[in-house]
Amino acid sequence: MTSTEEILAHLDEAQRLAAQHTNGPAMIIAGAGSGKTRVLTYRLAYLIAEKRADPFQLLALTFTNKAAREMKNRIEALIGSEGKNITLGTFHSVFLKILKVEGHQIGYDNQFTVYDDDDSLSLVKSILKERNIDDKKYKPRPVRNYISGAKNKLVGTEQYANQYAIDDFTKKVSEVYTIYQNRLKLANSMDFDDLLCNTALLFKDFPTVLAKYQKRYRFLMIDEYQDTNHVQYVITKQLAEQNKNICVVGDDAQSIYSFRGATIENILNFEKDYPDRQLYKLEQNYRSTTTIVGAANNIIANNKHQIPKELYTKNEEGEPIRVMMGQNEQEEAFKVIDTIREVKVYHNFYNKNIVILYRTNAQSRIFEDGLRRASIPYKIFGGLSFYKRKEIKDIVAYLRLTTNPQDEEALKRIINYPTRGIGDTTMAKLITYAAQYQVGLWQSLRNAREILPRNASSIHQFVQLIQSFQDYALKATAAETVSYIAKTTGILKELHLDNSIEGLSRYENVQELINAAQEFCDNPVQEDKSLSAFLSEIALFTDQDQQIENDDYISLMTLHAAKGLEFKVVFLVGLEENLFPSYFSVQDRQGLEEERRLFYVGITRAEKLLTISFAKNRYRNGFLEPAEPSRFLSEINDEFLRIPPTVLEYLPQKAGAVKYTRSLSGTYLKTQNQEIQFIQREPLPNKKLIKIPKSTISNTVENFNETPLIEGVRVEHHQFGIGTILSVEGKNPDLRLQIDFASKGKKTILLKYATLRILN
DNA sequence: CCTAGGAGACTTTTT
DNA sequence: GTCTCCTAGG
Repeated sequence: MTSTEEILAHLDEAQRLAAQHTNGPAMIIAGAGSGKTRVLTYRLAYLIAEKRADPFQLLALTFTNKAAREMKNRIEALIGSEGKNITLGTFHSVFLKILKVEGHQIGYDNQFTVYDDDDSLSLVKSILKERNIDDKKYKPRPVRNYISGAKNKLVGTEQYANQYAIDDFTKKVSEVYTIYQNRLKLANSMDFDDLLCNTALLFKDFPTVLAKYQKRYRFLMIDEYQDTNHVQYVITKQLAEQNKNICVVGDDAQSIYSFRGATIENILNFEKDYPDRQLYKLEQNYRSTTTIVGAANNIIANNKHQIPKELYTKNEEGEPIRVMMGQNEQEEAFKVIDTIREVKVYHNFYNKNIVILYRTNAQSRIFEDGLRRASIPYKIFGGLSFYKRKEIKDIVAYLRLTTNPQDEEALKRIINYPTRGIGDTTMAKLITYAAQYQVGLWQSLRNAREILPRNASSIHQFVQLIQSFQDYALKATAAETVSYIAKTTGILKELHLDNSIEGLSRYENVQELINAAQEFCDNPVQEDKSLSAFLSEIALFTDQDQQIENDDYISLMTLHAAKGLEFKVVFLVGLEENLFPSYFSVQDRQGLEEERRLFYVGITRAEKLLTISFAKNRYRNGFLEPAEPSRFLSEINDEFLRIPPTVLEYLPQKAGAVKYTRSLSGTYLKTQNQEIQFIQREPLPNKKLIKIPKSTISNTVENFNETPLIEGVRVEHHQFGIGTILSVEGKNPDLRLQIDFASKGKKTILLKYATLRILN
């Protein structure tokens, strides 16, 4: 056990004051890179070391699993195994556990399952279909988002019908919302929003339950408070009511989740709820250079809606922020990758020190292709997560149905997988029956003999199969059950027989799921090793949970995914109007301010080097469109920027920035004292030796700057093979090439959709 | 019941 | 261009 002095020795003055706060409400405004997580963990350690609290009385809520895991590791490193007794997790996971215990109070069987996003969307779709609602006019996604928005504001179905159903759209939403909630209840399931709403309702309607948790959790700590939504606010207020020991930590400048219902008002209004709250500000940045911190301050100063503070640092000045421009997105990517090589040579950075950040996931592909061509290892964060893969969802659906046969989305997913002759027609009859007699789908399966005398045997077999799984699960651990189900259903075998690369990877994924269950069961902390407990554990896993491994690769991720991370070298790409700031956000001040905070988050990820890039033209929805440099560029003071002359022509207002030029063999840099440095460029690998997998080529014309597309040039097309250009017609967006392919003959190809490699 | 092929959407961010 | 959903035909 670490002593109090040792704990506090690692903190600066402002951090120490915050960490030593014990009783009463407190708000810690922690600027980017100011050691927020450190203060949080040290405060928890301090409370324990000073015997102010028993670890069991501490509840720390985070926004992501990753943040929770990190805090858990740090606290255990600090105070040892006692740290395990702190309740530390995401809002969703902590309240899921509480609902598993208390759910019966509000009418849920404790074997309830959790609908993920796909399930909830699929449920909305089936409701629209059943009610004959035109899904062109009332698209499932917006309808679902409206429902989710209502839930996040704790607006129930009745209140929604009375107060919010004011036009055609909201009236339909109201209709679907009511059915949606009924169906969730009937399926003994909760969606993500319910995990929070039902907790709030539980606490509101059952004061004794609330009192129990108020008594248990005497100290409350909430991370990323700026990202909490209304329900989360209500729950924390309920829990803190008795002891008022609520400590929230956040940075209003980094609030980037309002689209999901997060409201910055929670942080701005904290003092209204707790007038005697202590305010601590952490303003010293330990992460970035003076240049980067300065630019970040420039940016955020343009926002009106914020708590006054000024980030400062005692770090070195560092290099100016580099601004780069590409003629189009391909060239932008090319230049970024070129600069990556240069940076690695000149500054001795590893790949793992480098991140490419973009606004939308769609922007990742072009960098992915470029990095692959350049043979630089990379990893994309935020793609299809493990638990969203088809083969995993299939197995998980069996697991869910086994613990909760009422789970209709799980049932629909696998009733005919593997194929057992129960098709759409059969299902339609079963659904009609279920609706007619107000029973669940599972009950109608059990009554199959009276509904479909001819088809009953296959349905009966399915029911028996699931029942056999239930019997098995009663006596076995989660790991054994997962393995048993994967084998008995034949899914494992089917994937094993598939010899394609994808088949192999699917097989491995299922094996990985079995491993995950084994790990879950082997964890000594885990007392409940049942299938149901395992399902609760994995229900809230997301792609954000990918561990950053020790391998040396470049990271690619969205700006949102980058929150809380730091990298020595950051590339912020696609700085164009209508892309960043996003087209959807520039309409109103609030939206724009959130985009600006996103930019602020991006800038403050960088420790040493920051590069910002944009393209003059970009493909949008299949069309090449001219792009305008982002307004955010002009919000950074010139003194922090270094811009090449060619780019300056496009940014005349940035004439005060440092200029730099490039030559073919390297880059000339003007340093602060006006010396010229020459940086030798790393020799480029021979591109022709790099094999590009067919499926991964996108519409890229390699070397397009060096070799013009003219008659006689030899090119390679990913489908048609090698050919020679016969003629070129039309102008850029609609440039047409007539090509004579060796194997397929003459073809006319639209360049913007083509995938060509110039062969020379 | 399954598959190939066409139509249409797609691009803001996710616990 | 790519992905997903839907349809028609096997």
